[in-house]
Amino acid sequence: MTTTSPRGRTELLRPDGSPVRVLVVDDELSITELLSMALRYEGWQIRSAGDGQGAVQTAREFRPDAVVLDMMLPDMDGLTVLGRLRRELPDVPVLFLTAKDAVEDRIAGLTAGGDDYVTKPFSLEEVVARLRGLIRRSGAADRRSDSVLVVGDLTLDEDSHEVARAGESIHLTATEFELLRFLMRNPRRVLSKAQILDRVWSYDFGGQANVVELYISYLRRKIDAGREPMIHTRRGAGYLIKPAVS
Amino acid sequence: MTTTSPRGRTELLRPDGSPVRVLVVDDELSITELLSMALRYEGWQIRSAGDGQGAVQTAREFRPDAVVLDMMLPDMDGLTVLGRLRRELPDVPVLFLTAKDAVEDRIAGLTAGGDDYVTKPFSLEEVVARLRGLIRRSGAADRRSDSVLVVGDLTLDEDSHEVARAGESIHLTATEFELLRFLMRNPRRVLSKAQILDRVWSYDFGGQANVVELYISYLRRKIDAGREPMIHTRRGAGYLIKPAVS
DNA sequence: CCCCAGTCTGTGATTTCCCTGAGAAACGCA
DNA sequence: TGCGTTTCTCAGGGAAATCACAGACTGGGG
Repeated sequence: MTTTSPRGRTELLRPDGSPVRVLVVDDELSITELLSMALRYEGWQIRSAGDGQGAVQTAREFRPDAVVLDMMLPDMDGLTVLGRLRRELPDVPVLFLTAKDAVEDRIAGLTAGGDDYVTKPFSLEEVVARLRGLIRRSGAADRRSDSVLVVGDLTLDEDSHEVARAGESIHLTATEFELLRFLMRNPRRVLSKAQILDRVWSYDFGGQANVVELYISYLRRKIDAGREPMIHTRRGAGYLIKPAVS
Repeated sequence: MTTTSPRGRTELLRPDGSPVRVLVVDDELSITELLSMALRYEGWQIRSAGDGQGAVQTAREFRPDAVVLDMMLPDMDGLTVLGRLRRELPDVPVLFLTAKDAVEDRIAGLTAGGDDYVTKPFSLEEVVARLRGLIRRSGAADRRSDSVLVVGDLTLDEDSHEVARAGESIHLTATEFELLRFLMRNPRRVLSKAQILDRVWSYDFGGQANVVELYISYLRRKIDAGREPMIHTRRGAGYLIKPAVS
């Protein structure tokens, strides 16, 4: 089931109408804090654990609809934690967090069962999007919630990563895609450059704030080129997207 | 829930009808005093603290609905304070105060959890507006309170920053927008130039008082142009806004 | 009716913010 | 390893916003 929150955003709910539950497992406090804050903002109920032991325990009584699991925990090997979690919750989807240079093929084997993974450092948009996908496909939330965002004649498919304006397909790079997704998930709302940086760029990004301007400029060339513009600047405030006719 | 106060203003209330509670944390006494006065004027209940230690203690027993937190405190790093506050009050929204040039070396995720920030020197209208937004979205206040101000056929949306008169969209600059918001939040009431300067311009503004006249003039061109005027001068007293027909 | 404090607004200087081209560095894939 | 793609920095140009200044205007008291 989907419903419209007070923020005007569409959020996932379980079939019985209660909020989705997510368990976050990471040994770095800053990561669990960051993820908890962001996922709570999605309207979900969050618990966190700092090691494998705690993860299994919390999973038993919290019974989450999804788990975010760092593969590098101090007390147990990631695979062991996964096994014990599966004993408690056989069907729960898991989003793995792994270091960039970690053994990719080991993870690839794990995700065959419908799970997914993101590499550190990640962007919050990426984590949220993948979690939404996992929860949607697991059936914990209503399936009618679909994966296509629509603003005016612009469409973005979160599953296939296809973007089109007025039926015409548009190729975007990964960063452009995430930026556009964030804009389209908040239509008609002014988003500041700080908000965009916090959601779309990875949490350790230390660069110039004008990357946002740069990528807005790239998006305009591809989305608005020669058409009625949909991406608007609010000088001193930020950017927003809205249907061209309005 | 919203209700109409004796002053004729619409104010936020908690679902049980009690006033919203806000904790203000800053080590400069002049700032906490300034903010406390302005926020009390909104009908909110205010406590203040001068360091991280005091902030955590006060939060524990006061249980505020929102926190205004200076990132530069004498005894603790801003993030440490935040962490301890979160342990006491996991879902409380935080409005960060930061120096203008400190935004560059910002901490990732400041706004990602739905929190927000303003840079010093700020204007009181800006702080109040952002706090209202945070409280509204956090669900601490009744959800029916929405983000659109209406006076006659003039509307102002605080989320999308859109202004329209008689359905016709009007573009305003940031300062014009804040001035109009202040007027519209106090309809039919005379506001002196001093009051306007104190609320809409930042607290360290040292310029000529006639900027107010100038910006009233800008607003009239955009809002009243060729229409029945809504912005009126009370010679020797100040300005007020009211519906055109009356 | 005149005067003057108070108000309005045109002009332009300054500052701030935004856009975008060019190129360097990192990445990913064959 | 090599090549095309993507990401990002840097810097210049330009547009918009802000504000000071000064002269024009106005309304109300004398």
